[in-house]
Amino acid sequence: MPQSRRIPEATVARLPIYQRLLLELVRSGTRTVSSEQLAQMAKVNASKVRKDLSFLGSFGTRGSGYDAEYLLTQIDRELGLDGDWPVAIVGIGNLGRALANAPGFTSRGFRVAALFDVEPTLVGTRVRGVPIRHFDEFETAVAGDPPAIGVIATPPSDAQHVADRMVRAGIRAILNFASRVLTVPAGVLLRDVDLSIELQVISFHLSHLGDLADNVTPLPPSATAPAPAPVADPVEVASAEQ
Amino acid sequence: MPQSRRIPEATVARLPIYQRLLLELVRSGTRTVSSEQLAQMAKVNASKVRKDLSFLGSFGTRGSGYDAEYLLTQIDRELGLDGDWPVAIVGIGNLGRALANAPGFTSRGFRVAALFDVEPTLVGTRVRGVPIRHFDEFETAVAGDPPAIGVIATPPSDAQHVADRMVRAGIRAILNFASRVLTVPAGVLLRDVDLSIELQVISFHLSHLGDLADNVTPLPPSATAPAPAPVADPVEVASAEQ
DNA sequence: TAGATTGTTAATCGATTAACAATC
DNA sequence: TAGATTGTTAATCGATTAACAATC
Repeated sequence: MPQSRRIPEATVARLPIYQRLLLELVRSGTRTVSSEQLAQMAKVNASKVRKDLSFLGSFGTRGSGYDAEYLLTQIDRELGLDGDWPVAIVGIGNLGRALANAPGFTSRGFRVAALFDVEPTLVGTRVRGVPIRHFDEFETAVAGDPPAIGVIATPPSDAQHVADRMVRAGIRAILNFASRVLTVPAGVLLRDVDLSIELQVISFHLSHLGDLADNVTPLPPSATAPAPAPVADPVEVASAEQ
Repeated sequence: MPQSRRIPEATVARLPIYQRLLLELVRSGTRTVSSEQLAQMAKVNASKVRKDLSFLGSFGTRGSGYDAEYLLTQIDRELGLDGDWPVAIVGIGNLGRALANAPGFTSRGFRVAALFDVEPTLVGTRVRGVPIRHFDEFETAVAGDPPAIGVIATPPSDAQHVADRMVRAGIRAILNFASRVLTVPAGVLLRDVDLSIELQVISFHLSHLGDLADNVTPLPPSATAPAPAPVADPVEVASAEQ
C-alpha cells in the first residue's frame, strides 16, 4: 500500500536522479536492482531510497529488489515525463543556447517549442531547427498554443518584464536563470536557478574548512592567499544535489 | 552575542541573496534596512532573515534596523568573498562559455584563471582574454598555482575523468554541471548543479496541480495535452531558490 | 517616553536514518 | 526453509516561524 499521497519536496528532487540511473541500468540490460545498489550509485542512504520509492507505491519485491524497467516507468509517470511539456526559452545567449541544446530539455517529455531574443543578429537564426524570434512577437508566437514552461535566460534587468509577459500569455511555470528575485501571481510556479549562488556556497565552505579542524586558525581569509590547506585528515564536506 | 558558530546550510544558501540585495541597496544610497524590508525583497519570512543574520553576529540596531553597508561587509566576509578564488573551467561549450562570462564568476572574490577544452577549433581562442588550452595541458597549466575551484561543464561521459585529474592537481572544490554522480575523495568539496533536474521538478508540480484541487481528476497526464488548468482559485506552489 | 525593530525562544514541521518485522 | 531485501516505524536532526522580551 502506498505510504501516503503527498510526496515530499526532497523526494521529488531525487526522483530525477534515480530516473537517470535506472535508465542507464535498463539500457545495459539490468532486470532487477536493490535499494542498496541504487543508493550506492546515487550516493545516498539505502533507507532514503526505500522511503523515497515507497511514496510512489510498493513496487519492490522483498528478497530480490525492484524491477528496473517497471520502476523507471513509475518514476516517469510520477514526474510527468510521460506527458508533453512545450518549453519556451527567452534569452538565447550562451546560457539559453546551452539549455536549448541540453539533453534534459530536448527529450523525456520536454520539447523546445520556441526561442526568443531581442538581438537582431540572432533573430531569424535557428538552434536545433527552432527559429529564434524577436521577443516583440512573443504573444503572437505563443498564442493558441502557450508553452507549459517558460525559461528565462536573459540579463537580470529584463527578467521581471519577461516573466510578466510569460504570465499574461498563459504560461503556468517559469524556470528563472536570471539573478533576480521575481514576482509572479499565485498559481504560477516559479523556480530559480542561480549559478553564482552555487559558487558562493563553495566559497563559504572553502573559507571555513579550517574552522572545523580545531578552531586553531579562526583568522579571516587573507585577501591574497586562499585559506590554509588542512594539514592532515581532510574534512568530508557534504555534497549537494540540486 | 553571536547565536553560535555553526551556520546552517540553508542559511548559507540564502546569504548570497541577501548579499546581492544589499549591494543594490548600498549602491542606491540606502543607509539602513530592516529585516522586514529585506524579507520582502528576498520574498522570505522576516523571522528567517533575522535568524539567518543572527548567525553572523548581532549587527542590527533595535528600533532602526541594520546598517546596509556594514551588513554587506559582514556577509562578504562570512562567504569568503573578500578572498581570491581562482576558478578553472573545463568544457567550453555554450555552458562553459556562459559561466566564463557570468558576472558571478568574474567578480566578487572569483577569478576565471584557466579554461580547458579538447576541441581543436576552440583551443587557442580566448574568452574574456583568458586563453582556452587543451585539457592535455591541464596539469602543467595549473601546476604551481592550482585553482581553488574546478568547474566541470563537459558531457557527462567525461566528467569523472575530469574530476579525477582536478583532484590529483590539488583542486579542493568542484562545481559539477554534468548530469553524472561523481566520486571524489573525502576532503574534496563537491556540489552538483543539474539543470534538467529543475525542469523535471517543474514537470512533477505541473502534472500534480490538479491533485490538490480536491482530487477530482487523479488521471495520469495525457500524452497529448498538458494537465487541465485549475478552474478557479489557483494553488500557490512553493518557489525554490538554489 | 513611545514606537520600532532586533535577537532569541520555543513550538512545529519536514527530512533523515537506523532498525526490524514482514515476506518473497 | 534460509537468505535477502522490502516497507514502515520511530527516533533524531535540521529548518521554519510566530511570538515577545529586550532595547535602541
